Amino acid sequence: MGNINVLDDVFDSFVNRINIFKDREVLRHDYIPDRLPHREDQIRLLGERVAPVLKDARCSNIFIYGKTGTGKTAVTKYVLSHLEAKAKQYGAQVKFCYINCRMTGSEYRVFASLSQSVGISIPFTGLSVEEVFTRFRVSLDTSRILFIIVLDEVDALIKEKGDAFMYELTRINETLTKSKVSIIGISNDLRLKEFLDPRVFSSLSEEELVFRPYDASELRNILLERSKLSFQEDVLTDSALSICSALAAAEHGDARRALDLLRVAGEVAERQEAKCITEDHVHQAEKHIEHNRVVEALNNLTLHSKLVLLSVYHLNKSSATTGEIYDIYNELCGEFGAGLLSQRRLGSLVNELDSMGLVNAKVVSMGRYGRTKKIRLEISRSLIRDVFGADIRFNHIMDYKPHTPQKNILVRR
DNA sequence: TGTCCACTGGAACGTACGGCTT
DNA sequence: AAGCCGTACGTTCCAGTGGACA
Repeated sequence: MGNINVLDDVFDSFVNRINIFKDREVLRHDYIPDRLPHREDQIRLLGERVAPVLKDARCSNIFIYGKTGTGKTAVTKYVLSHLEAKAKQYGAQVKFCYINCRMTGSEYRVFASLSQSVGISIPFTGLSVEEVFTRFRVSLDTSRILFIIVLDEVDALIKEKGDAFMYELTRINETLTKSKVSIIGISNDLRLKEFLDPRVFSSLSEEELVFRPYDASELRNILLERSKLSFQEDVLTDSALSICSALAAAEHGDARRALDLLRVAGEVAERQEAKCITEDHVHQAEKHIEHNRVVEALNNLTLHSKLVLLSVYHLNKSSATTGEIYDIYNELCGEFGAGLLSQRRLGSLVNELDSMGLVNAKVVSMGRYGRTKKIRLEISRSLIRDVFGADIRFNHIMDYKPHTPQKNILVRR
């Protein structure tokens, strides 16, 4: 009974609430607006570079550099979808395929998605990479098109798996007779050159495009433009807008971050039934985003990563060494009834936790006393208690008192 | 100045799994 | 059914190392 009443209130107040949003989709970062402010040059340049395909000529391979949230992906998708539309108008057989290499994860899967976009389905495992590549090539050639391959975040894949697949791709035109391929590589890392075979690099960078980070006033314009589409009129205060732009500008001009902040600030305001979005809502949004990020990261950890993190938690020192952590981890595994991993493996898990920002791990040398990682928690202990405490499986090791005698290596005379 | 600690982190390899081709 | 494939996750092995100490 009581529950129903409460729920009734929730729904009623949601429906009767003053609307902050007109269309919140506009603030999602995969939304591509009709206008991309401050990227007119890049749009024009990229447009000029790909235009030859309208006259049935292969366009140059292009390499695009820029940090996250500088509009690389948006501009590329924007230009290419307009190109496709234009090609239809002129009767040119143009098609593009967008692949995010970091999401896709491996060269096998990159070739698999390429195959998919030329109309053949590839099982998610079972075939050799060569086989997938061959099928893609054959199917592509028979479809008689100008094919533009966009490899977003290609640096992630190259750093992890090397550039052999890129080499194959850059040479694919030599074996095609009826279709032609151009490649647009997008990289967040400006030093990608160092990871690439010079031959691959030179054929990939027939043309280069660099996206500079947005500054605060540019971000402000971007947000202003989007906010007109996403929010009801007079909802967004000037100060909220400014603080969003300033915060994102401080983080290397990341427009994605700015849009996230604005969206979440809107949601916070909405929940508080405020009439407008204030500076304070933005600050709350900032905390909210970070909190969610961490909670999600914690929940998605594997069992052993959780146990490693709990070991750091239980050791409760300003900085622990790998060996100390491993001892506690050993105990926790026993307590939990889990088989334990090697110390080598634990080292890798710690590095993963470090790159997620959950712990801080720094390699230090203690001279005579060896060389190890100093590890400390980067998130609050109470948050760990909250998240892991909610999991029944962890209940009994949350208040576990480690009994490993502390190896007090600092005792000396 | 050299020694030597407590690791680090690269590399090769193992295993389980789901799934392909023939 | 046999034999191969990619992926995820792990192990084993081991050369390499920054710097306090003797």
